[in-house]
Parts: sequence; structure tokens; C-alpha cells
Amino acid sequence: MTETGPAEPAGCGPRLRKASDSRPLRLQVFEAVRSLGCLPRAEIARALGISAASVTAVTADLINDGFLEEGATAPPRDAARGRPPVGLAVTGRAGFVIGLKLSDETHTAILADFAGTILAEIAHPTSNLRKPPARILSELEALVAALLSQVALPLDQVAGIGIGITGLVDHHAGTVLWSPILDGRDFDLRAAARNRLGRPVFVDNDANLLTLSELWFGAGRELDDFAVVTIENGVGMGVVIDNALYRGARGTGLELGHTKVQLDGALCRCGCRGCLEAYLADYALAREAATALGHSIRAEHSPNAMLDALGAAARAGDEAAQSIFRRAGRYLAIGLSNVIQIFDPELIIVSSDRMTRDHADPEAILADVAALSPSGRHPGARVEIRPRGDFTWARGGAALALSAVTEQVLERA
Amino acid sequence: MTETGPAEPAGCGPRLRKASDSRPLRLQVFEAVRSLGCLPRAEIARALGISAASVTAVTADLINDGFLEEGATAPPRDAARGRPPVGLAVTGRAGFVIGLKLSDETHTAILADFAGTILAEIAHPTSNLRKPPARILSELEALVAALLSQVALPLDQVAGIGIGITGLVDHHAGTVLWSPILDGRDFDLRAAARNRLGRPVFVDNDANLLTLSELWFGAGRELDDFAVVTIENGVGMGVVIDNALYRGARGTGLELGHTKVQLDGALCRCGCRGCLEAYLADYALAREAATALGHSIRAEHSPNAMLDALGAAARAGDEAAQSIFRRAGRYLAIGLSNVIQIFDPELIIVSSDRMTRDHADPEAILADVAALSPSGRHPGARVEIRPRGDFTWARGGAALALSAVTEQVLERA
DNA sequence: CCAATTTAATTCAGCCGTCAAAGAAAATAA
DNA sequence: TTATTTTCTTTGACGGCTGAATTAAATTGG
Repeated sequence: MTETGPAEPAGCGPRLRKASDSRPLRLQVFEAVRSLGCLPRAEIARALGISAASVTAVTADLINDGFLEEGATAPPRDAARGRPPVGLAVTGRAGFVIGLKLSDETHTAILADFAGTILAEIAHPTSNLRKPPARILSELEALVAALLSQVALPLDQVAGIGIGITGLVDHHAGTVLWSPILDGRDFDLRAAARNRLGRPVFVDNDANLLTLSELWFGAGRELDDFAVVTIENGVGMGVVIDNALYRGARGTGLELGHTKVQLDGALCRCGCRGCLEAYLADYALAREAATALGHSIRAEHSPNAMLDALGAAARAGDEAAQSIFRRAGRYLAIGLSNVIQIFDPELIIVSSDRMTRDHADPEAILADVAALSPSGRHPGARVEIRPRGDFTWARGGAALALSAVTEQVLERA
Repeated sequence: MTETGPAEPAGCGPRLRKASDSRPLRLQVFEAVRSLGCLPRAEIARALGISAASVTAVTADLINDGFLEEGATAPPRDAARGRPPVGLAVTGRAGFVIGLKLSDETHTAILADFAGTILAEIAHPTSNLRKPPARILSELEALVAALLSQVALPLDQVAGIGIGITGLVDHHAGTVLWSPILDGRDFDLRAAARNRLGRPVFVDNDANLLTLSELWFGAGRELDDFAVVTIENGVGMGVVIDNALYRGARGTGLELGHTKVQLDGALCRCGCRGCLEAYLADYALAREAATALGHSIRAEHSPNAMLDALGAAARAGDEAAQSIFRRAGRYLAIGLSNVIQIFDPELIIVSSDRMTRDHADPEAILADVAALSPSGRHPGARVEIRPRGDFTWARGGAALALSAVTEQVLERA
């Protein structure tokens, strides 16, 4: 920055934002109907702040093109006078998407229609070995085929497929930079899957999928801004800003697991010291488990087995085992507090199976978080710790596909 | 979130975003000209991706209304053939704003016109005592009067006043929740100043002002996304996402200084332990200075004097003094690394006078930051440590006022 | 049962913003 | 001088959207 005396020409102000957005009304109306379920034209006009005339015109088109239909169920009203509203709803058959999660234990997938209704679910157990890309693609293809056969839907009816995979994923490029279930690096999963299946594919990491799932189907539907923190093999985060998933300035960001919470701290699998993940993730607990449980457990046990044993020991009153979970809880509180300091969200959803099953005391964690927030500001974020359903990820994959696909499908033919 | 078998109606997808933006072309064109300085109509059309016809129409209006004028200086061209372009520039006299920073040592203010040209600057020394609001308002009024008298501009020609103040500020509400230079809490500075001066007022904290200054006049003009970290009495941060200042979900966020970098760490003036600020801020260094310098300095010295002495001692080779700065540098590296992990910006600007004067080794800090970033991703953020000019804040205040005021002033009369 | 009332949906004329295409202007090149 | 190139302006047309008026469908109350 130049320090000047008076004057200095040649422009000032932020640079121009690229897209001058202004999405077409057609799209806005469709999304309003999908978002709110089944609502009459008058409500659409009010919700979007546009004239009733436009709504009539646009919805007539959308109905004509087969995207909306006049609702069977008339929505309830407060004042039961006047002409009754005619509810509009998204025509499910207008399109279908698949959401899919590749994991180290079970691959899951769901089939959803454009209205967000889930039509089929499937789960395939898989080996937890690293696999070559070709193998993953075969598994993926088999999963999709089995899913579609449940409802006898041909593949070419699927408008898009959203795939989630653990690891470092570049959503924009569609590549997997690194994944614990994949041999090699920098695999272009999007291109490979698109070639194999012949349908549009979208890729993201599992934390973002989880966040999308909350945004589209879960608690996030009540909020403009919230954050999701997930703990398992690694520690991940997803953030929603103004009803849209925020992916960081350059596509990879929000790596809460690799924020540092200790100078020269514990060693993380990323090679750095002091990462939050190095105190919270499964592997971090597992490596202390051996010490805590002594001879009762062997090193060759799987991390999962070790953690189960550690959890059992803690519940049985083992001091060492309890202290492991207690420390993890305190570091989790630091991580959550930092998210609050930075983003100041209304809600943080902590998604963790192990946390809800084993960790000593969610209450203690919430109390720690509260204690770590300087007073004087507003109430502070709500923190909810909750388990995760088996198909939550896959659902997020469906949301990923829906959000990417809707726009182009709706383009006037 | 409900776990279901198939089906579940009643809508899905993100909730509706409130404003369907789509700023009027008139505003976009004006901002394009201001942003790029002096550019011909053809360039405007290209930059905004709109037709030349629209540009002609809109600019004719803007010229007619006195917001633009056909440029004196024709911008240089590559191919010197064809009809020479006529540069358009913002008419400075179209409007004026004041940017103003209230501080504990010196209040500063600048006067800028709508083109961003700085017409006058002024600095008033002030006592570093806490003051009652009325006193601050008087100082503010005197500052404005002295500034305007430099160019004989009447106050009612000023379209807006942007005020920055250290402390916890709620920009949307216009209130100062807490400030080290102000008695009491929850002072509605915006309303008070507006009443006193009779002009529109906008308020923000100093970190955001600094960030706006970079966004409007500095390095940020080359980037879509960047972060600013400021270190002095406290540790602050400002973040720009997609060419707009991000203020967190609920107005207060981005409190980098109160992110925790140590479990049960050093005591922060916010009352928590382990805040980054407790290792970096002036007061944090000052409280160790007494120990390091022993009897050579008295406790009753001002923090500033103590830090000056500490810096001198470090430069003279004092081991203890050096270690204080060295540790602060290492914690700063953690803070910067965490910003990178979360936001993944292209650039972080570290703005600190003391850091550039005293701290042992910027090189070491940058090296630490690099070491704390897991490899495998892209180059990583650029970090620039730089001193701060006296009027940088005030300039940010002008930017604050400009961005708030432009839209309404441009509304067709 | 028939107004009156209330709310929803539709129709229609018209404005605003935008574009494509064609024309006018100003410079250089031959 | 004439051709060429690029910028700027004008024009006519179109599509998206709105406001006002209209039609439609229900409830309420005599």
C-alpha cells in the first residue's frame, strides 16, 4: 500500500465481482417451492417479494414443462376465508439424482427425486484396504446398479451423481488429492466416474457432504449460518454462510483438524505438531489406548477395536482410559470455541458416533466451550452433539447433485 | 435431523436467500469506473459483460446527473488505431466523505471525494485516558471541523462519515460494546455522532477499517480473497471473501485474538486462558518485560515505554528479552497458520508497527508458518508483514463511508 | 339462498433494462 | 484521398416483470 500525501488517482474500491448473478425468476420460484414443500402461488409471491402476476406466468410455464404440479394436499391456512389457495409442489418424476458415499467400511447410496424424496437406499460392506482407483470405480458402478434395480429406474434418467469420499478433495477440480481408501494421489474421480457411468458427477469431501445434508434436509434449514464439525478418522468442518456452503477462498480450506492448538504439540499424521486432529481423531486416541490398556490389548488390533475396548474400560471406571477421553473433550472444546470466535455461527452441529457413545461427558464439553468464550457478546452459539445416521452422507451427496443439477435442467428447453 | 426410511415430504434444500440482489446497472457502471479509475465505455462494457448500448445509455445519465465526466486523460491503448476511446472518470465533486479513527494516542481523519481522492488529512494528539462519551463526541466534532476548514467545505456537503474505534464494535447496530478509550459499555456511537454532526455515520472496529483500507486502496485491489491480521493492543483480523468484507454470521466474529492456542494457557484480558492475544498483544509482552528487564524498569512505566525498552534490550543482545519476542513470533505463526487452514486466502497482510520494528525475525515467522502447513496442497498463502501508515485507518473509514453511501446517493433523483 | 366479504389467481397494458445491428465519428495506413 | 480499424451512439425490438383491474372460489351473515 502506498502512503501518500493528498491525491492519487487511478481508481479505488473493491474490484468487480464477477457474476452479476440475478438468477432467473423461473429458478427462484422452483427453488422456493422445493424449499418450502407445498405452497400456493400467493405465498410464493410473498416469500420472494415479487408480483403475483409473475408467479402465475412462471408457474404456468413450470407446470407446463413438468417441473411443478398443483398440489394434492391443500396447505392449511390461518383465516379460513377467501378463495382457498392451490398448493404447488415439485413433480418428483421431473428428475432423479444419486447421492453416494465411499468409505472404508461401508459404501452407501441413495436415490432421490427432484422433490428431495428418497426413493431407495443401499449399503454395501467393503474391505478397509487401500484400493486402486479401478477397483473403487467398479464398486461404485455395482452400487449404482443395485440401487437403481430396486426401483427399476434406467441410469440415463439420473440427472446427476454426487459422490463423497474421505480425504483431501478439490471440489472444483473434481479430484481426490489424497484419500485413506485410495492408492495414489491426485485421482480425477469426477472424470473417471463420469466416463464409467456416463452421467454428470460431482465430488466433495465427507465434511462438506454432511454439511450439505444438514443444509438441505436437517437442522440447517432453519438457519442462515451454521457450522458442522465431524470427528472420526480425521476432524473435519463444514461452514454455511448465508445459506450457502462456504468452501474457502481457493477450494480447500476449513481444515479445522489442522488448526494448531498447542505449540510443539502432539504429532499429527499430516506431519505437523499441535494439530487439533492429533488430539481428537480416532488414531490419536488409539495410540494412547495401547498405553492405557497395557497388556490387555495388542497393538495389532484395529484402531476401531482398540477404541471400543478403551470406551468399555472408561465406562468400567478405568482412570487412564477416562483421562484420554477427558483430554480429548477439552481439546474439542477449544476447537469449537475457535470456530465460534471466527465464524460466530448460531449453531454448531458436532457429528460423531464415538463422541456420543463413549466420550465421558457432553455436558462437560459444552461447559468448557461456554467458559472459553469471552463474555459480553450475545448468547453464544448453540452446540449440539449428535450421532449420525448411516445414510446422512449419501443424502448430502444427493443434495450436492441437486444443487448442481437443478439450474441446468431448468434452463428453458 | 430425522432418520427415515424412504419418503418424507414438506420441502428440502436451503432456505431462500433474502435479497435477490441484482444491483442496478447504473450502480455497477459507476462502481466499475471508480474501481478502475479512468476507462472508456468500451472497456466498461467488456469488464461488466454487458452491451455497449447499455453503457452508452447509463453513462449518459450518470454524466447528466453529475456523477461521471468525460476524462481529461485518455487512457493509453495497445493498438493505436481506430477511434480513440474517451475515458470516463468519477466526478470528484459529486460527493465527499470523511474517514476517522479514534485512538488512545492520536485521532486521525481524512476527507475524500467520491473518486477516492484524498483532499485533506488531519491528526489530533489526545490523552490516553478513558473518556466519557460526551468528551469523545466533542473531540470528534473538533476534528471534523478542523479537517473541513482546511478546504473550506461545509459539513452538509459530506455524504457520510466512517468512524473506526478500537474495541468490540457491532457494525450493524452502530454500537461500541466495549472500548479501551471509552467509559461505560454499549454506547450507541452511530446515533450519538449522527445527532451531533447531523450527517450519516457508520461505525466499525479498527481491524475491519484496516481491511477496508486494503480492499479499497491497497493490495486487496488485486485479490478476490485475503485476510488482514493486526497486532497492537489486541490482536484483530479482517477477512475479505469474494471482494467483500466478511463480518461473521452475527456481526461479531473473526476474533482471531481470542482463538485458543494453548490448553490452560496464558491469561487473557478477556478472562479466558490460552487466547492468542495473551501471547502476542502489547500487554502480554509488557507483563513479561518487567521480569526480563528486572530492576532496570519500573512497573509504573507505560506499556509502550516498557516495550520500547524491551525491544532495545533485545537488539542489544539480551537473551531474556529476545526470548520474549521469539516466543511471540512462534505464536503468531500458529495464528497465521490457523487463518490459512480455515480461510485458505491468497494473501495475509500482517499489520504491525512493533513487529516490524522490534520482533527478532520476520523470516523466522514466515518459515514457521510454512512449516505448520501440511504439504500437498497448493503453494500456500503469501504472508506480508508490513508497517502501517498513520492515516491507513482513517482511509479505511472513508472506504466504509463510501461503500455505505454510494448506493443511496446514486438512486435516481 | 343471496349478497357481502375475503383471499387467490389471472389477464393485460406498459415500463425498464438489455441486446443486436447498423450507423456515425475519429484516428491511422496506404 | 480512400480504406481500415476501433470506439461510440442510435435505433428498434424483445423479454422479464409489475401494477391495476378482473375473474374465481371459498366463508360469513342476514
